[in-house]
Amino acid sequence: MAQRKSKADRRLDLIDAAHRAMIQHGAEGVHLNQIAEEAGLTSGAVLYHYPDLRELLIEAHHAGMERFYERRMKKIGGVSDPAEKLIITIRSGLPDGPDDAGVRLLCELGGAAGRNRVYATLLTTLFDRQVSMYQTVLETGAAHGVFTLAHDSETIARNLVALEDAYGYRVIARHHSIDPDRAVELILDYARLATGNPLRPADGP
Amino acid sequence: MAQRKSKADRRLDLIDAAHRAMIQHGAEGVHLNQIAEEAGLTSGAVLYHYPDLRELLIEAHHAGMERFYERRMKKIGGVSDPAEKLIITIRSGLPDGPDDAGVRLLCELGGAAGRNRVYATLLTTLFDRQVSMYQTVLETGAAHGVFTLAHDSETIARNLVALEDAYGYRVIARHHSIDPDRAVELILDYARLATGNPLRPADGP
DNA sequence: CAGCTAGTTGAATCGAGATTCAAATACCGA
DNA sequence: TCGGTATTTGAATCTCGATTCAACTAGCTG
Repeated sequence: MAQRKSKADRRLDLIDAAHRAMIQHGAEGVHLNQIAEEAGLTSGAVLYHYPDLRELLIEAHHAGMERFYERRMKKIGGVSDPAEKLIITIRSGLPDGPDDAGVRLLCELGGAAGRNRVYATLLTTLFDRQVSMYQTVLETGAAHGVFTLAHDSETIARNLVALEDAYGYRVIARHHSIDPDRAVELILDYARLATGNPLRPADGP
Repeated sequence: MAQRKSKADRRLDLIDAAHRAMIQHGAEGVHLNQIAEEAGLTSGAVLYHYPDLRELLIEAHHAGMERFYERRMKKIGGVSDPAEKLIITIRSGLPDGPDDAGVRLLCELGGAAGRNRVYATLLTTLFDRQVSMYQTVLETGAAHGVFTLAHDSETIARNLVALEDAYGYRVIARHHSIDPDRAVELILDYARLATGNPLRPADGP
């Protein structure tokens, strides 16, 4: 028998298991047994904690987005130079590679959002939060005089998030000539025009 | 009994039915019976024409992409002024609204492409074709001296297609403040920087 | 108009996955 | 150590969609 765990702990495990299962089998094509197997449990145990599977899936998506967003905030947290910060922000929004679990899950949702209000809201909220994040970076840079914004910060921020999203899909689909580094360069080409800053990656200390 | 049709005609019907069914129930969550119902047939008849359901789904996606691309080419075909052509090209890449069937289907594939090589190839190919399309517009404008390209045409074209893609997803997810018109404006803001052209929509005759 | 063929139906069967639940068991507190 | 309880199992059952196929029929052909 699988190790017994407290309700709270097990629910966290299950969210993680659902995450993995959805990446393998699709956000909508995933089966209860697949989630149970990922968690090292039987289907009955999963139902014990989540009588309604949909609730688990939504929580898994929600947790995945929080994780994605928190990780980005953490990566850019320590950086003070606006140009460097913008570059790091861009990089942190792209998948590491075609198998990046966090981004894979986000991509799963794009289509479902057209049919499912909850998923649509989750994705829209994430988009808007990322836009705000970029706006902060852009306006700080403008206040310091290192960015000369070609448009209002919201417009630029939206376009940056949009580019990230789209190139994320390309990387996940294994585009032969768009890997994460290439994607960063493409987005930076826009960012340079929009900020008037050359945005050269700093060579380490 | 449903009207009898030739093999070829019926297959076209079924591709259309699969298209509609996938939009309602998801590219991967769709069921044989749902496709049969959309086509006004029974499941047996569908299997008669497509013993392997996957083949039908792939053909439906393929046809949807062809249609999407052909429609764009047709819309921009008659326009000769490069600036106007670019604006129309951008507009033609976005959904009419959240219920646009063509784009809905494309969005369904994004997630699946991470797991399915065939879908990944279809999407990648479409992306590259759209990039070529934009490159032609951009280079023609540059040759006429009305565009001053800030980067090579491939970079700009890729970014334009990426922006379209991403805002397509936003529209489909019913973002409260990004409708098709707003999306066009956002993309145009980038296009102006990249081409050095004010890109003002011509007021019709 | 008779016969043939291809397309379609509908009922039967099959199988996979969801759901239920009594029994088993690990862990906790007394 | 000994209940008591929360968690997990595993088998039984239920449900639904896929698959098969013999019978049926529309439309063509001679």
